[in-house]
Amino acid sequence: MVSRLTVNLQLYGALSADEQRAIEKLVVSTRTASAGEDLVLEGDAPHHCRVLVDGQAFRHKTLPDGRRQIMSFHIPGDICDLQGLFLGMDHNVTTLSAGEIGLVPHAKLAEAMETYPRIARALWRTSLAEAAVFREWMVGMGRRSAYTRIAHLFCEIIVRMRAAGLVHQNRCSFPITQQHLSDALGLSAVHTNRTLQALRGEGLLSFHGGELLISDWAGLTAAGEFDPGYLHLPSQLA
Amino acid sequence: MVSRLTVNLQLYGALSADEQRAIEKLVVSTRTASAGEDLVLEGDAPHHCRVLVDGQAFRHKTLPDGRRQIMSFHIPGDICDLQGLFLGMDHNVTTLSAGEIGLVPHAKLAEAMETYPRIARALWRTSLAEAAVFREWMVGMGRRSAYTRIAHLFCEIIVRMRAAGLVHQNRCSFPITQQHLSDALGLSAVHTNRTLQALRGEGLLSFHGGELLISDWAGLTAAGEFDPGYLHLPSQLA
DNA sequence: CGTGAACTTGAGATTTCTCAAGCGGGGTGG
DNA sequence: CCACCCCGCTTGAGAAATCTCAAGTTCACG
Repeated sequence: MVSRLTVNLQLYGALSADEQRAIEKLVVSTRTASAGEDLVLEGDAPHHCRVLVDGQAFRHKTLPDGRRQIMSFHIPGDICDLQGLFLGMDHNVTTLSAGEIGLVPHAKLAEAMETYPRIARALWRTSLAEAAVFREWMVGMGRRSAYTRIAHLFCEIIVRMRAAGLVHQNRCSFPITQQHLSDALGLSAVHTNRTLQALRGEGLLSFHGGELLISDWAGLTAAGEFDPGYLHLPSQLA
Repeated sequence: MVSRLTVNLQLYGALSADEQRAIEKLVVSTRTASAGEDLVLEGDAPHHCRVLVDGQAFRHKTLPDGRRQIMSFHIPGDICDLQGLFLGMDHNVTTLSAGEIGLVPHAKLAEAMETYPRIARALWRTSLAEAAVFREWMVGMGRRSAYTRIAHLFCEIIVRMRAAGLVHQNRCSFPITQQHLSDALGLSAVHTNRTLQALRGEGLLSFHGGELLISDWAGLTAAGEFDPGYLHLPSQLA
């Protein structure tokens, strides 16, 4: 049985059986986390990485006046603080749902990377792919309307969730509130709400109680000006 | 004599004399580039990395309707397409000024990383630090006012330029137009212009003909809510 | 001296925000 | 089992930030 972490890393290049086994041995322990639990805080300098074995999480910063910006959402199989391997944490990581967190000691990770350079490469690749997503979000926040931005984010979520095998019949569980959505997109909750109604009104999607359902994929990608290239997924998944 | 590239990589951890020598040998050739020249285009899958030996550049994407988002500015010593080592390019890189571009074949880079793991680590670190800057820009575009955002960007530029030894008397050359500034910050050129006037009016800075002069650093960092932690520079430089 | 790019200004339009209040459903204590 | 409560969602309405269009200015350069 292959863990989600291995599957995730293989999105960025095939790994040998040995390498896969090495990855499976990285997680030395797991623990459950409740929804809304802070996994890592700004300023931390952790000694291990956290893998989302199950559940979702997000990364965010808070401004002095309490306004929040969410930088990314994480899904099962993601390492949510790989940055901590080389740099201190400059943002927080919080769970969206209850889930299971795997711990990978930095020492073990370093050892695996040394023994299997392709593991290092796969990890580096994930961090580059992540940076590509950051850039795409910048495009959205800088240059796209609220309507397009929301549609784009839902497209991204569905594609990533599908690549992780978590979409069934154009439906997936994504337990975020409209407030999370707003904080990720740089919008007010009120405006997000109204724009979401427009998207629903167009018959493109529905989004209730943390369940996302895409009813018109072609329409949604058009509304979101969505081109999945920036996700750098294998072509059959994009 | 140590190149800017080496100096830049050493910002993220000291390197031995051997390692420094290896880095110096990476650049197999250099060429001059004119201002506004495209170095890399979206869709490219380059076989070498480009080092800015001299001159500045920026990374950007253009939307179907022609609107542009700038994702980052690069200064001498930066590798501007390190992503190309592992993933295709999903954005363009264009020079801001005439300058000199060093070419580093991916094969040589891979060899150096294999021989000197700390070189690989330093490079990875630069890409993580770069991602941290992306995140900070997201905070700005999502949650900060035009005024704060512009001030913040100028703070960032000065700190990075200072770390590269390119600031003298609170003054540095940064050959961008107000249009570049707008495209980096997600603002219209008109609004950028008026907001810049406010910043000038406060006596915080002046910015003319590609010359940036900070006249009130304390005031500017306050206006920009600037905290340099996210740049992950050695403490004496931040 | 002409030209073009960058910068500046004015004014009205639009998007998005803020404040404020009401609604609804699921969970909990009585 | 029911009432209450809280959180998330929704609505209304006025305010603020920012955008667009359009024209004018400045200055470096040929």
